[in-house]
Amino acid sequence: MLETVPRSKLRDVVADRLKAFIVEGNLKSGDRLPTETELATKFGVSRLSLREATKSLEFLGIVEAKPGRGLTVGSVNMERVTEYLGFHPALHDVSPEELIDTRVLIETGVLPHVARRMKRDDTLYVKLNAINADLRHARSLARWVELDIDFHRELICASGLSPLMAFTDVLAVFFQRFRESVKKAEWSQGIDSHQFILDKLKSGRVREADQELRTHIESHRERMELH
Amino acid sequence: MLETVPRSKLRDVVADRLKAFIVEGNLKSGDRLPTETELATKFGVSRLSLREATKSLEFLGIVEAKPGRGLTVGSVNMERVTEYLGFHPALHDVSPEELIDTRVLIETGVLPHVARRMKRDDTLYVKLNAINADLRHARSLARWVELDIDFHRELICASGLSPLMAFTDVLAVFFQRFRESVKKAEWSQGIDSHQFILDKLKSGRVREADQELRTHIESHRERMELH
DNA sequence: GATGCTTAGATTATCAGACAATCTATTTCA
DNA sequence: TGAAATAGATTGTCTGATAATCTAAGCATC
Repeated sequence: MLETVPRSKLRDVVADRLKAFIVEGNLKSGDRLPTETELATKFGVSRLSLREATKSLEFLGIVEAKPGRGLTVGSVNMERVTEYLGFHPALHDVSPEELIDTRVLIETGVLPHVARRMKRDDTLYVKLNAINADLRHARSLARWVELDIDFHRELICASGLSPLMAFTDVLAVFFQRFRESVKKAEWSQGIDSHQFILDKLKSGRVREADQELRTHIESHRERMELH
Repeated sequence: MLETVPRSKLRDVVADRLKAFIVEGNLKSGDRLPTETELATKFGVSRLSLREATKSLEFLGIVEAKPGRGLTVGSVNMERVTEYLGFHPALHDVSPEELIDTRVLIETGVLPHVARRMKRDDTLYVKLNAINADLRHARSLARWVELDIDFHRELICASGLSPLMAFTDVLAVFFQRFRESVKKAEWSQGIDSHQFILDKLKSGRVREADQELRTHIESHRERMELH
């Protein structure tokens, strides 16, 4: 009984093929694509069906279309994605445990790289330190969460591993869910934790930084239990 | 000069209004929406324009459409989002070193979780083992690469950390970039490496599996030097 | 020769109407 | 009563056409 049989909708197939076309052609942002009519005949579908595929991709920012100019390759519009993902209550599909484990994995994994780059580039420490300083003066909860996300994002950026940057945006969406579990009482504790991690990294004590960061993130786990 | 002036495209407006319709009506997953014709007249656009909006939202899983049944509110399709995350600007022009470092970080970071889940779920080992078995009988280089990607993808999936699924696209980029460095000569070596990692994971020896996987991935680094 | 304007072509944006495919609900028959 | 056939509703896809918009070539002017 294949009730949930994936009735291969035409536009999904076309979207896949178009995506493959971009990847295989190694096309970069701004590169021109064939016209709608050409792509339609190439894929063997009507222009309308092709449009439904391109419009879906355009909604994500993956392709851009302008009259008179044609289709060009774009890049994922994260604002658009988070806007439509954030409003939806169904975001709770991913368990808090998964989110925490993922954060621990990525952020602790990044530490050795950060420490290594800190030795040659002082600005990394300065930048992270500045965010933590701002954190001390945050008045509202919203501002605090914003800066907290910034800190962890910059920590990942400091590793120099740009592929991980793609994750930070998606993770940021998930982090919003922990907003509720952040109490004013824990502000100072979190700031001290950040500072401890920074200073240990600067002096090359990766293991101690790792231990602290792990505790810092997993502290959310207990708070989630209460709900 | 506003070249990037946001010419309010019709479907974006419609998508916004549809989103507002869902929010204001406090509609939940599975709730029915008006038909395409009704929504089209309600918003004062043609059915086709409305479709372009709904299809965009459907691409993200926010609405679902079935012939004969109509439109319903869906749940966000996270896989779809992460699947197309490969087009994130951060993934453009990454150096081979970064790709290797990122792979090592993610894949070794995943190992403890995989080992833990393997204890309770035998199918994980079976599935990975089956892929590796297929790998032995791969005739063409293309087929070999495909299965190799499958293996590493399933390794990540076996961790149960769904946010990391986005990484599969990074894998695709990696193998695309390193296609040249994969020679038939290394086939058997890679298969043995996979098998070693699997067996160590099954017996809970995470550290040994970690060491082997690290070497396995970083072997590409030396080969790149030659070019 | 260089510069600015005009025009023609190309391409997407939007529309209208039609038929096919598929699901739901009713009706019909045993 | 229960199952099968039927009718209606709804989305999926197609064809064709017109409007809006951009690009580039051509032209005139200086």
